[in-house]
Amino acid sequence: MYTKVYKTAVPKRNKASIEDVARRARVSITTVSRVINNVPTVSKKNQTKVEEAVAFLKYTPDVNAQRLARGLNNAIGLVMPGYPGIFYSFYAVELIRGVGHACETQRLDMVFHITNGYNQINTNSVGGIIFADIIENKKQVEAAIESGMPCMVINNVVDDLDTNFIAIDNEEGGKVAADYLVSLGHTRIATITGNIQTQAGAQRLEGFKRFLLKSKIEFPDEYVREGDYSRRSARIAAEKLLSLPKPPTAIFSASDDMALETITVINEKGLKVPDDISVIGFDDNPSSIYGLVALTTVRQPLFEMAEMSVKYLNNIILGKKKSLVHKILSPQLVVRESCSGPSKVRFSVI
Amino acid sequence: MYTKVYKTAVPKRNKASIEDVARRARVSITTVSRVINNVPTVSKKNQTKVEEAVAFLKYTPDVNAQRLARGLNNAIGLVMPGYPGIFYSFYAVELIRGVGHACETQRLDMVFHITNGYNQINTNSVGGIIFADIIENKKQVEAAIESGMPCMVINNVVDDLDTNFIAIDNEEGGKVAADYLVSLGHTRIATITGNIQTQAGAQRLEGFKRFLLKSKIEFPDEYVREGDYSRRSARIAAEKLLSLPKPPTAIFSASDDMALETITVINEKGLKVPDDISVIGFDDNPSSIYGLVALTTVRQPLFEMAEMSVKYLNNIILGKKKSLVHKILSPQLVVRESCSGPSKVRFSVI
DNA sequence: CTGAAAGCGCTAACAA
DNA sequence: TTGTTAGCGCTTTCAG
Repeated sequence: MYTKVYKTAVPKRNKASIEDVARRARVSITTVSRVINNVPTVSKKNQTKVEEAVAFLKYTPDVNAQRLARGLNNAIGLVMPGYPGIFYSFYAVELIRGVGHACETQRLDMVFHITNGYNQINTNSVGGIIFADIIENKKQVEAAIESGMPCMVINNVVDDLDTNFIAIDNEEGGKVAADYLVSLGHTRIATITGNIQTQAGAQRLEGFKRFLLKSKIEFPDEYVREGDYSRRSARIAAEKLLSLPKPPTAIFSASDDMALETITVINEKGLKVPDDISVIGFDDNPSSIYGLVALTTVRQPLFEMAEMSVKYLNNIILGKKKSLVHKILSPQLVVRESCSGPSKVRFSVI
Repeated sequence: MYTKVYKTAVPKRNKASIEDVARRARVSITTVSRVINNVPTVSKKNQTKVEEAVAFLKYTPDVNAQRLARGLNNAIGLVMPGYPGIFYSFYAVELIRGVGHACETQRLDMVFHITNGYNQINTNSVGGIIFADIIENKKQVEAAIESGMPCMVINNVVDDLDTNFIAIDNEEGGKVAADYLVSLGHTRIATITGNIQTQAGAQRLEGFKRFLLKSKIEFPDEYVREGDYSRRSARIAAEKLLSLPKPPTAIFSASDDMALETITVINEKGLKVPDDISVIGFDDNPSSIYGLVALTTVRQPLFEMAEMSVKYLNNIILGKKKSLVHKILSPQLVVRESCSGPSKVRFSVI
């Protein structure tokens, strides 16, 4: 359980302590503490004296001592599933950015953790944990919750665990994509899914499929190709789709990265988007504007979701928020250039 | 300086403390401490008693108390420049993975920080800082060093600061790319650079250019297009390059992502890689194997560099390493399919 | 091999 | 408005 023998003899950096400041300012430690914590009941005179001493000594409070004394960790953990498809994605980066930004504005340390789902996560140096999706690591979430650690799950509606979550309405997202493609007149509509292990991947597919069925549109199995959010998987899937005897006239790729790769593959076959095949993505990744055709996509507010998650989590940690947080954010259609009606010509071309 | 008024009344989670364990095991606190720190001088009997109590109470040591008592932070900071080009790159993700992995094996917290170059970074909750490149944030590095914080700069040879660094020999990398292209017989060779603000970007270009000059190969200004590691910048640059009256027969893109986008643009123009134009990248991003043509590239050991940086940094923090660490890692040519000799036909085609 | 006791640097009643 | 004092939970001398 504990593998390392503790060694002594550590070079101690000699920082000024609160006591040094107090001595120099000729006030009590308490007064210094008050000043650095902006407690209002300090006389102007002492305030100044302390501030001068702080500046002179280049004093900064010892975070560990503060945390110990306060019984509170101004740090939150962000744990991210380590499997490549999700980790090398726009999703991951946006989440990191969003959480990082929110942490900064709230003066929280963000301790970042990549998990394989099995390692035990150090639940001790943080006041709460944000799980960036659950994928093969439900055990960890359960363990954290059970230990009393405030938790927040992102991108996942967790019904079976008594915890907080903020997610995107992915079923709605899939529906939006299908709806748009159908409204354009397509009847041969395929999808390259996200990782089906993720709720997002599964639900996007579910909403998509459901709308198609409702619209009485045939949706054969070979029109569903499983991807994992990576460009590589999208390439493989797109190639399969295009080599079908009866290829689709429209493809919904469950992430913009995958949609971009889909378009690339389509172009490589000598076909054009959207003239020959329409492609719609998911994310609203800024980089999807700059290709040959600007990508039509379903926007999901990742950055905002990430920011919200730390705000809510922090309020939970501080006890300001008692009830569970269950938020579901809506995705939104963003129409650009990569979709149009199915071309008549196309049928004779292939 | 301190903006938030400290608030009291925080809900304290009641975790078992070392005292609880001691009481239950009927030994002293010291003995418990010895057990959890694997100090050998504990009798088998007491060892067992303590372990049972630990298990029963689900005790885990309070990290903050440990850090305070030890005067040592088992946490390191990773600060990453926030500008999109670098942040949304393979480089960034590999670094995060590498540092994360090394931290995990060394039982270190990794506190992650995205910087705009101006904000002050919280230097207090970590025992050392890794700067993932220096770009517009030299001030921060200087401040950290001056405060006595152990620092490690990645991907940057810092001559003017008295600190540790591990970098790639980017000039050599540029040279390797140029050398290969020249050896293939190319004479019209262009490059899409990385962000020139980064040392890596500048030096890759420098080494590339220098070899070309040495080889008496003409290298006009319009054959140098500045990118910023993003696909978007590569697209713009590639389009310019291809619309030149005398377009290049080979292109060195300073990252694999950019090389992939370069290839995409080339294909969009109806040209083939490598038949019409050769493309060489930089990174050895695994995803560059799966395109229409497998990418020839210059491999840089990012993950290893990241891992090394935390190992060295940790040794510095622990006082095991006294002298400065100045390491320079070598890049390596990886030949795949995206480069060949210049086609004779091509000249008549364009 | 064990334990008492003195901190580590800070916060927060409580009294003044 | 200020200071005294008792912790926060752990490590580590030092004496047994």
